[in-house]
Amino acid sequence: MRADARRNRQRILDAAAATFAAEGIAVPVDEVARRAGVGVGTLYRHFPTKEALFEAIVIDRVDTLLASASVVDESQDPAGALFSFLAKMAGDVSSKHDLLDALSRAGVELKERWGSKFDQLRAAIDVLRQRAVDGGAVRADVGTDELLSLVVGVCLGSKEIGAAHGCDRMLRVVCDGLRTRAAAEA
Amino acid sequence: MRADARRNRQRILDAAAATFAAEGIAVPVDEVARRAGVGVGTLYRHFPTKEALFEAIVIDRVDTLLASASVVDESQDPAGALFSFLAKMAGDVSSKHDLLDALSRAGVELKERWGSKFDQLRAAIDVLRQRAVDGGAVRADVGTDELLSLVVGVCLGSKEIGAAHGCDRMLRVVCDGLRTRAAAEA
DNA sequence: TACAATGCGGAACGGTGGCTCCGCTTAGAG
DNA sequence: CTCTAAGCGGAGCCACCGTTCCGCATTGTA
Repeated sequence: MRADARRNRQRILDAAAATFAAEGIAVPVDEVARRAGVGVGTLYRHFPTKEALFEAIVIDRVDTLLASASVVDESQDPAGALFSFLAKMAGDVSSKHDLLDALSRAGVELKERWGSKFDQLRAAIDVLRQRAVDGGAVRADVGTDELLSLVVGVCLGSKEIGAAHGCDRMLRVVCDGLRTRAAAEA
Repeated sequence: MRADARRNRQRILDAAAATFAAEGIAVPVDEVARRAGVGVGTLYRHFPTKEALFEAIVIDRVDTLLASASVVDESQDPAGALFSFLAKMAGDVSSKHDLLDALSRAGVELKERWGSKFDQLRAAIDVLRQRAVDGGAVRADVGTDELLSLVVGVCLGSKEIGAAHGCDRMLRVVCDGLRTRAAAEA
C-alpha cells in the first residue's frame, strides 16, 4: 500500500470519527470527504459503502466501551459497578451521535448486521447485571435488553427534548428504579 | 366548498392518521395519497405541505391526550394519577409512530413549531407532577421536561432495541425511580 | 530520470421524495 | 340541459445523496 494511500485512509477515519460523532450517520458522505480533505472517490476506494465506514468507527467505540466494562467489573460493589458502567455508557452514547444511531437502529438490522459485536456488549452488561442481582441490590425482573433500552432511551430522550440538561439526572431516576427495596433502604 | 372536496379532505385525514401512526413521518406523501385514493395534487390542495398535514394529525392526538389528563386528575391519589397518565401517554406514543416522531424532534424545532400545543402538554403534566410531589409520593428533583424525556425515551428505547416486549416494564422501573423513599416503603 | 502501477478528484448517474403545474373532469347553480 | 368554476390526477421538476467512472497526478522502483 502506497504511503499516501495509508495517510488518506487514516485521515478519512479521523474525519469520520469526528463527523459521525457530531452529526450521526445522517451526515452526507461528501461532508466526511470534505473534512478529510479528500475526494469522495478516495473515500470509496478505502471503504466500499458509507455503512462500512460507519461500522469501522462504531466497532471501535464499542470495543472501548467493552474495555471499560472489564475494568469496572473488578470493583467490589456489584451494584456500583453496574451503575457506573451504565453511566459511562450513557456518557459515551450521549456525546457520540454515531453510537446513539448505531444502538437505536431497528432491532432486526441491529442484530443481523452487528452480530457478535452487539452480543459482546450485551454479554458484558449481563455479567454486571447478574452479579448485582445476585448481590441482592438490583431487582431481578429487568433483563439485559431492557437495561440497554433504558440507557439508550434516556440518551435519546435527553437529546431530543431537553437539550439543555444532560441525561445524568434521568439516569439516576432509572438506577434508583432498578434498586431493590431492601437496597434502597440501606 | 364542494361536496367531493370535503369528502376527499376527510379521506386524506383518515389515511394520514392511519399511515403516520403505522410508519411515522418518514412515509412518502405519495403513499398517503395512494391510501386515501386520491392524487398527490389533491392532497396538496388541502394541505400546503406534508408538515402541515402531519401537524393536523398530531395536534388532534395531543388534544385527546390532554383530555385524558383532566380525567385522571380528578383521582384522589396524586401519585397514581401521575403514573397512570404517564402510562397512558407511553401507550399512545408507542402505538402511534407519528406521536413518537413529533415528540422526539430536536428540542428547538419542537418548541418553535408546535408552540402552545407542546406547552399545553407540558402544563398538564406539570399539574399532575406538582400534585404528586406535594403529596410527598414523588421526588421533587425531577422536572416536567425530564418526565417527558423519560417517557419518550422509554418508548424510543423499547421500539428501537427490544421490539419484542412492550415498554410497560421499563416504565415501571422509571416510576419506581420517581417515588420518594418514604412512598416506596409504604 | 523514466515509467508503470497505484491512487486521486470530482463530475456525472440513478434513485428517492417533496412539491408544482396544467389539461381534463365534475359538481351544482341557473 | 348547459355552462363555468372548483376540483382532480399524476407526470414532471428540483434538490439531495449514495455510488461509480475515468482522465490525470503521484509514488516508488529500476
